[in-house]
Amino acid sequence: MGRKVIRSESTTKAQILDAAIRLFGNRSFDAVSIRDITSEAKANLGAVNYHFSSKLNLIREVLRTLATPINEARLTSLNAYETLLNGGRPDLETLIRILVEPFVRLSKDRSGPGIYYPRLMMLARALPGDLIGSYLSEQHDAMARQFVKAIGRALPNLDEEEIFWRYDFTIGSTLNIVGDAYRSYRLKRLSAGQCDTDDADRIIDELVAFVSAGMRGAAPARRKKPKMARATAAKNGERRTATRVHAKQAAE
Amino acid sequence: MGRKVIRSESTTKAQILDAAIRLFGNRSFDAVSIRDITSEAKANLGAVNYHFSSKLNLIREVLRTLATPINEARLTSLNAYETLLNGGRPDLETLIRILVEPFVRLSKDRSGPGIYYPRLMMLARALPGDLIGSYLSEQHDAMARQFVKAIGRALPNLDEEEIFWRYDFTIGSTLNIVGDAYRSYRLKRLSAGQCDTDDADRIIDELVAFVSAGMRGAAPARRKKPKMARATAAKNGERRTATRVHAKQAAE
DNA sequence: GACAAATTGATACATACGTTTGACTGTATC
DNA sequence: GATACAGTCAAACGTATGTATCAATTTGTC
Repeated sequence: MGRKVIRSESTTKAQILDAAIRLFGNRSFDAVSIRDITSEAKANLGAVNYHFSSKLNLIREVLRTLATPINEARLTSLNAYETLLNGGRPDLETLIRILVEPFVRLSKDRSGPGIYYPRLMMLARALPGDLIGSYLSEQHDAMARQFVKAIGRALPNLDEEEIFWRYDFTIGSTLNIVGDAYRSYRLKRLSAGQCDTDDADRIIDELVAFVSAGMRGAAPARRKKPKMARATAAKNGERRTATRVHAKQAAE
Repeated sequence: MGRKVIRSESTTKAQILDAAIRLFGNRSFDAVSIRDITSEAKANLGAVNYHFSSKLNLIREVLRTLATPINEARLTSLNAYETLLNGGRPDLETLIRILVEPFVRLSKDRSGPGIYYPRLMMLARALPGDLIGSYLSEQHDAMARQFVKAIGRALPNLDEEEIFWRYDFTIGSTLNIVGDAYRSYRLKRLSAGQCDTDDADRIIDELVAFVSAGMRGAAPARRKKPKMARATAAKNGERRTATRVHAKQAAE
């Protein structure tokens, strides 16, 4: 390793990643073959395995490529806001906006690869096995916990568990609305065109209004838990040898 | 067709459907082969194509089998509540509970096939192409519109568009939390065990509190839409010949 | 019990897949 | 200009897939 190798970071690798994002985002992981990708990227069939070692690894790289900037944007904004506050109580609407805006905006920007992120995210969530990888989970969890803490400071009357529930609801709402447009237009159809699901600003405003109000709602009365006997758990003895995306749930 | 054929509705067909629900729910559509299904169902390989004509059709049948009772339960409850009201203004919390409860409860009932529904639903949403089929979309849309109408009666100050947005957020929150548990336990991990995502009653209570409060929130201020020029739309010339689940987006 | 239809069963087919291999090419380093 | 090596390329391997075929068997009807 005499000197740092430049060699333009092997443009083939970048082209493959680009093509993979585009194709995976338009179809799904299983529906896109390595041949599709290398053909779209004008690369050789072997290139994927050479640069990424396997398809599963390519998928992880794709997810990482898209998820990291969003989470970083969220954290950067949150940190900036908190230093600005200088210990004061944060404004809930502002927090929600910071949480929600990067995702929505990136996913509506047709000039970048962000449009593909919602579907990939939904796929990664829907498919079994640890597709995302622990690194991304930890990255997201750290970000999430910081937001939960901040929201807790904005709503001192809610205990932390409550906020965790509502954080999850927030992510669910966001993912659902953002994954809707650009192809399916479920909500637009349902509402007979009333809801313009392409308008990023509108989506953000609606999300902020709904989620903030939801967060401020009174916590539900807690019931006693009857805590019934645990049902016999696992009864799934399924194996998979194929090289499908899902095969690896090993120890779950 | 001289007389009605009984023949116990060909138990093989039912066994295949059962096995398919279980296997698809534990893995995903592409990761489960017809051979996996017929083997699990103790049926012959040809049986799937005989009874369901194709794998894609089997998938649609699976989704229909699980979705229909939930939507019907929702509508039955809603109708019962509305006749009970006899024209009076409905209670928002009650409406949300009616909307949310059947799904949550079914998906937590380990004795039935409902546990598999969330993942299948998420998969069907994440995958491209009209996987669900127009019949199911229409069934769901009719149900949704009736709820939107009812919620509009409970919140006369919100216009319908607003309610449509928030209905979508509600579904997103529900789907996200219900698809979480039974395997991944994302929220339980994130909250360090604070949130018990197996407790159906708790989930329902949290959802009702959050969503009701969100629904009651003030509508966001509407901005002027700059309405910029439409970006050149389609640039996707991708074909698929394989028999993967997704292949058919024909005219999009 | 005979007939026809419905269902099951074993096998074959064609193909698409992820990955591997090994030769080849360009380029940086000395 | 020789050496080393990162990258590219074409071809092949082994396997898993959905579906089709057609004979065997079961079932319902008369």
